[in-house]
Amino acid sequence: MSRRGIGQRRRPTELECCVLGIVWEKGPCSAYVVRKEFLDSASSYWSGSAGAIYPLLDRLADGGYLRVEEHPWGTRTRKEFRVSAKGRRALARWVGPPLEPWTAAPAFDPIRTRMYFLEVIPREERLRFVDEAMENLRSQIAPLRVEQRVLDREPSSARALASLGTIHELEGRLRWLRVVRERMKRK
Amino acid sequence: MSRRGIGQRRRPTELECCVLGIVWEKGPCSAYVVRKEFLDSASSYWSGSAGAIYPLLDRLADGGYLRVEEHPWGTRTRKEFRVSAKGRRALARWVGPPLEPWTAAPAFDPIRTRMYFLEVIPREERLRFVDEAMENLRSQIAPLRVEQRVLDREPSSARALASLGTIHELEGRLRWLRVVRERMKRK
DNA sequence: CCGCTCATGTAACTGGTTACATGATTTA
DNA sequence: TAAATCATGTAACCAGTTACATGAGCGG
Repeated sequence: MSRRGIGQRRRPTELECCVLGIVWEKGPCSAYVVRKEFLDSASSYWSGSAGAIYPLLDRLADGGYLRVEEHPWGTRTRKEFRVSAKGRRALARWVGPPLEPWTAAPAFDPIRTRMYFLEVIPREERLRFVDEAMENLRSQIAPLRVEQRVLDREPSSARALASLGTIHELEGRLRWLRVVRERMKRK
Repeated sequence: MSRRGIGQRRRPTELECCVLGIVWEKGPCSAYVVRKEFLDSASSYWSGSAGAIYPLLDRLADGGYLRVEEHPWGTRTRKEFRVSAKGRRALARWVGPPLEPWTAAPAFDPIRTRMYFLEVIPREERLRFVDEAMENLRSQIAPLRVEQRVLDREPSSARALASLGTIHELEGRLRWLRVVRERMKRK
């Protein structure tokens, strides 16, 4: 049995709202479809593990944010979820505005985190660190650019606009590392 | 009593390495000093809660990554931590290279996450969403720029180079939103 | 001496991961 | 029909947060 919904207990988490959004976007869909969305995504922030998604969808359903339709499937049942009116309202409230200020705070960047302590490694290796980071970023960006060209052709603009953000983020980091490289060589 | 160290059990987490780095940088210091570093930081990824930091330092000490010096202080004791040789090696290994590829993956950006589902809110509000996001980003950047000017004057370059990354990240997001704004108006 | 801030912790909780188990469906 | 993959779940664990408790030091 699943736990009680998220109802009065607390406000929904980022992941819960994000899942709500995916169900809203993908139309009626199963937990597996939601999971795949995370597994396919370039970001590694949420793993999209079954242990997170399956209970989460039940929780959203218990809270009245999703309606469930159960289809028999062999000895099991498949659940199809769709966003309820309440869910849609919650989703719209989450997307805002007003946008909470913390959403504009610097994110977690593991390359930057390491950069703070770059002086623990010998001077010769520091340039290599930067070059490797830039190389990794470039190999991340390349496939995203390809995908972006496809998205830009489609009518669904929000999706395209959002995913453009990942490219700009990585380009920002690349731009930063070019400055770093320059400054390191100058010294 | 504190739990066993992180020794053979598993590789240290990002937070553990980051704390290790802070202790290495700040010289011998107490848990409180480490905490303040997180509390003062612009990023909101780690809260620097006492419940995270105090046990974590004990864990690092138990694992042999830190050496502890206990100073009597009234009825209590103050602990001063410093990085051991083992800790320094672990830190250098973490900073790399080689840099694991996932470190170059897109990070978690709450503005971008919301952007994916922007179409749930009415058309008129969408531009407001973007403007508000840009405004929030600008108020984040301003104080960072001031701080950066101070850091750039100091000799400690790694710190300055790293914190420059936060500015570039936020500028990247701003650049992205300008494109978004343009595209939204064109339609 | 009172109240405020500095400082050190702990206990309970929780959201999400890892690892596993198993049924259904497709493919070789 | 065997192997691989698609799909649905659960149980145990765990890193980090929230909320609380309390001692030390200092300014009025």
